[in-house]
Amino acid sequence: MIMQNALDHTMTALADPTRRAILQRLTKGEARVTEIADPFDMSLNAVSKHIKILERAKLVRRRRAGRDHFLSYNPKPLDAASTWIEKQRVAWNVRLDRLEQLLAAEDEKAKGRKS
Amino acid sequence: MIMQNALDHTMTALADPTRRAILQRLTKGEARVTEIADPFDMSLNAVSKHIKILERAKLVRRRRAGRDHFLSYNPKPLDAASTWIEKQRVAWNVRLDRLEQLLAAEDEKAKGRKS
DNA sequence: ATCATATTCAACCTTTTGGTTGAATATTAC
DNA sequence: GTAATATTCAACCAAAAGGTTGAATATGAT
Repeated sequence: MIMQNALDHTMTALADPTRRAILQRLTKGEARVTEIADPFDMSLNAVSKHIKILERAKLVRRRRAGRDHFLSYNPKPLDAASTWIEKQRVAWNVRLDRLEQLLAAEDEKAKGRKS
Repeated sequence: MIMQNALDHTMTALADPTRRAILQRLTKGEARVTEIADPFDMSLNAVSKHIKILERAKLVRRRRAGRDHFLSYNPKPLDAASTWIEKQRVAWNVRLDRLEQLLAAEDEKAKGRKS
């Protein structure tokens, strides 16, 4: 079975510029599918598909009101994405620190040999 | 012409768990292609392709030393990814703040009517 | 009831992704 | 030199992404 985890879905959703633009639009509040599709130079159907990918990632929620579907933004999944990236940064900095320590230690040894 | 921007490449690279694992490995320091491929249950060629996608995103750099290719981690492109996410958060909070203000103003009006 | 609007579903197409295997290339070891 | 090692390149394949068009569905307006 092919298992897709939440982070995969989130990152995949964020990888496309149209979807990022849709998200950005939704930070300003709810909007219907047609409203969201309007600024884009592609079919309504194409946008509808992008929305589905955003929903799969749970970045977007849908509230039906008659024939209108109101989409809203859910920032929650961004936490995991942000956390992952920050962890990378920390891991990298830990490594740089260790390298610095090592170099400092080498310097000390060199000094010892000199005196 | 299909234009892919840096953020697209970064997010696409991060969307796959194998590639995220490779990056994580590289925070601990340089490694050869074979070393990187070793823990994964897939062909060396498959890993080689993943590395190419990481290189396209400039998250990984390559240093050739004879027949060995040493890969190293470049955290720089993560900045843009992180910044994008943070901007979303800010935009969202701005909106929440405005909603709160609005509700507070409504309360004031209600009070006014009462007294 | 009819017509228009909002949206999805289905079928199709092309490109990209993620994987495979087998051959080519370059370097190192003997 | 010959053999082993490290890596890519090329061809192939299946599945997913990103788009299209046309039909179906559901709701709202007249």
